[in-house]
Amino acid sequence: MQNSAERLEKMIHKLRDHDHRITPQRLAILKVLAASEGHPSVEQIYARVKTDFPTTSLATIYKNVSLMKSLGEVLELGFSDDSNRYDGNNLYPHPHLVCTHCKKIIDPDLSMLPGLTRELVQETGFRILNHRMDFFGICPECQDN
Amino acid sequence: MQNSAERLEKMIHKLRDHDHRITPQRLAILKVLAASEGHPSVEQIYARVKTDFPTTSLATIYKNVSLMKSLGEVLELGFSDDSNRYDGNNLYPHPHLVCTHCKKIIDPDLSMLPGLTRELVQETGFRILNHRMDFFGICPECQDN
DNA sequence: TTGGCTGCAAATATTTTGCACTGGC
DNA sequence: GCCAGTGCAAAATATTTGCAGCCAA
Repeated sequence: MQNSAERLEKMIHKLRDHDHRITPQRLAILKVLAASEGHPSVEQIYARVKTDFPTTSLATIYKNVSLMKSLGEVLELGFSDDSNRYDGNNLYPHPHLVCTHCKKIIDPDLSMLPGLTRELVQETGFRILNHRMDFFGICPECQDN
Repeated sequence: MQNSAERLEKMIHKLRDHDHRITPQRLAILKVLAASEGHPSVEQIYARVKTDFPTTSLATIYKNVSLMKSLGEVLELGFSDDSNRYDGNNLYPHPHLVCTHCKKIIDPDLSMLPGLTRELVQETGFRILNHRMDFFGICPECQDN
């Protein structure tokens, strides 16, 4: 997790390095991705960008998220039940904790995770390159309803 | 992982207990789910059922998989890159260890997993209902190539 | 100036739903 | 015989693509 202005800078540089243009709509999308508050879906990015650029189309969001994904500047969280969610702030695999009621997604700290991976390596001999770890449940707020 | 005939029996009982009928198409779908070889997708179940019942429709597969899901007799794996995959043989969430080279999938034992879940509950106050945990890497055999 | 980008619409893919008919019980 | 289940088609959802006009570089 880093500061969102830094992430934005890095994204812009990456685009320039690959000869992509910085349009106002693209910049607005980048800003949402750089912050990635609540791990936005395409639809949520769309809604936020629309407040500044009302004529923006969903296709533009898809195209830009896709582009950033292909440049390795966005992590696709791989949730299929809903529409997909994205993280442009934390590019490395990390556990997610999803409230199935209010759809909020938290990034928990799990001190035991490195130990778990170590156990897995010792048991199987695999070289682990990547993982996906998501827990689903009800958050404290939604438990009161 | 249990024997597929036992699973089939249990599924049929569950259906009867809930006043659902055992139609030939439904039985054919149950058999595929009870075996769950290769973690079939809806499309794959459809293909297999069609060899015995060529008039079967995709909607019927969806309806039945949905029904068994709601009865807690199939696990939706949530591999979102493709279409969804199902496991009617091992009903409880379990980690997958996928070799990205030879595509083999192992179900590892992780003694630290319950502790990890406990840590998560203590840290966040969530009521955990489910999880999804998949590791991707290279298996020992493929590391020699 | 110009080719990449946007925005609209149409296409595609996946899953769900409506409804008349069929067949398990 | 009753009504849940099936199969067809149409609808809903999510994402991609084609293309004319626009604008960042």
